[in-house]
Amino acid sequence: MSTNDPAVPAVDPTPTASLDFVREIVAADAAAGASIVTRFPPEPNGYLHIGHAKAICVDFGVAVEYGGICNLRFDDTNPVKEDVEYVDSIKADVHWLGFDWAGREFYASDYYERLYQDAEGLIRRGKAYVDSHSADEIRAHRGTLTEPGIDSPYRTRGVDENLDLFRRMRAGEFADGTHVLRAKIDMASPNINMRDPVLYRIRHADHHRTGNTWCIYPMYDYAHPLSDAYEGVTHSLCTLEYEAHRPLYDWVVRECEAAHTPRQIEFARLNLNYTVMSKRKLLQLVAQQHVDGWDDPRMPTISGLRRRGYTPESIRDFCARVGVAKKENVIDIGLLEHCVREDLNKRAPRAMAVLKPLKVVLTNYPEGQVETLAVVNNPEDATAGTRDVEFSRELYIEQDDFQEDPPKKFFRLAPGREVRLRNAYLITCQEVVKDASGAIVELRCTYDPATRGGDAPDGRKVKATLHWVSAAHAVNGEVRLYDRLFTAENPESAAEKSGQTFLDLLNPASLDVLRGCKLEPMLGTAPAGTRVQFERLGYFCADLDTAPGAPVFNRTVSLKDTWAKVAAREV
RNA sequence: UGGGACGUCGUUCAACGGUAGGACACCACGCUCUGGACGUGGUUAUCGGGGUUCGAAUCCCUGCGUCCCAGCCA
Repeated sequence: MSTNDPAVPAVDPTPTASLDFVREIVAADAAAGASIVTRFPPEPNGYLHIGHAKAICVDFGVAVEYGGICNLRFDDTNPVKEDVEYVDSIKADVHWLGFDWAGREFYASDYYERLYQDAEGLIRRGKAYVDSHSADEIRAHRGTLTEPGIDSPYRTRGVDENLDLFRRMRAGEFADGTHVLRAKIDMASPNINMRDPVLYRIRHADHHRTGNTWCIYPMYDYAHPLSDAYEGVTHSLCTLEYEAHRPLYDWVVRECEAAHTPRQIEFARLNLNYTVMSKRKLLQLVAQQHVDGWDDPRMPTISGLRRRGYTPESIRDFCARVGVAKKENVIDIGLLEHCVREDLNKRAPRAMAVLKPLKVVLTNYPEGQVETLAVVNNPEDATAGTRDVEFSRELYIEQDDFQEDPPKKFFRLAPGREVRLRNAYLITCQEVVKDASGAIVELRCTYDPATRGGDAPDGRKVKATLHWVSAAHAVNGEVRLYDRLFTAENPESAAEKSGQTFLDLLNPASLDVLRGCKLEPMLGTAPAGTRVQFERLGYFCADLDTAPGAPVFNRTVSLKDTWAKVAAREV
């Protein structure tokens, strides 16, 4: 069986026929002789999600396709929000996805001293000043979208005073919020990001890597372009919301007289329907226990998808299919599901599992007899071989596979009707046994001994094939069925329109735990991470909670279900 | 309202002045010991209005719509 180990499949280094706009740029630069350096720059303040997977595939993918390298750089410039737990999870997730940063693991915090020195350089050249306004005062002076800002009275401080103040900021002489270092650009710029943006702020806080050696921390807009420059990044790929920051990015690189000039290129982030993607909201789901942790299989996090049973290959395929462009997009979750199905169809061995058992007694089958049937492990993979499955007089089938009064398009078992038990025999339902309340508790059927293996020698056909499991041999297990986490395609906007919060739109049926499921014996000892197709039901993955003899499986995704569609239409 | 960006099938990505194409979804049919997979066929799109051109999704003008920016977050 295939498992969840981080075995890393090779990434296809061949670019696709028609290049996206980012690759067009990179290809042209590479053709002109540039050696390509990109970077994936997460802030360690949360777990990675499927949106990051797209960024990772682009950042690392572009690098490998053009013979370059991609750095993993943690943008850890805000100590109050960041934590090592997150850096560890991020590294694990990137690696699991199949990418390797070859030891090029960097941190913005590695550059604190250098960044500081460059800031002093800015001050010396009259390009930055210490502003002693409060945050409120700075905001009040910034102007609005339509009105220009007003110069701070501290804007004209001399170089020596600025240098002295900045050094004392570093030395810890001032309380949080009393001073900031600002770039001296243009308070009247129509681009608000250029109205003397803050470069450094005072934060007497421990940093997860530098401890208490610093009490001033650089802002993203200052640290990011310089980190790129220091690392020799050629193409700094990021999402659309940074487009308006690009003039500032370029300003910082230029005014700090960096030895290398990286280029920022923005593309549209990935959005998925029926979920939320912002780190803040995901954190909220975890903190308020609406889900069972960052790796809850309903979460769009990489760790959640992994626990759910998604393969790294399917996620990479998904990212390749959604493409790279500048248009805002919302991808249908169905595409992600299609990608796992396609991958798992070829790779996942089959097994039989009955989720909602209905007992079947074969009245003409000898009591105490057990037959061993050879069953194909994966019809899509000839190398997968066969396994032995026990068959006996008492079996379980799926409750959904029987109807006493079947509608016209229902092909499965019904009174008097003959169907095939997968890989076993043709059986005919003779009698329905009910309890006092009228509920169906057992079916009494006959089997045709001449149909062993599932084929009728007289060539007669049946319209349905059911999965089953031998009652005496089955192992009891728990199966967790997942559905979309939210009931609205776009939980944020739907909540806004109806005056609710996104939490009000959580799908109450997103998790359905089934106990007393009857599983084929081999499933009782499958290690966590084992992926398998339960025939006719879907792809499942042994959960972290699984234990020998007490298996727990997560449904990764159901099989496409034409009958469900037909049945829904009839209603 | 200032600035920046974006508008192509239901969704998403292509077409780079020369037949609007792929994928997912959807519909029909075929095949099938998984109502799965697979195969075949099909429906549906260039935001509006002007212009340039033999020819415009593509270039120009104009209108409309959507998104982003007023953190000492990233």
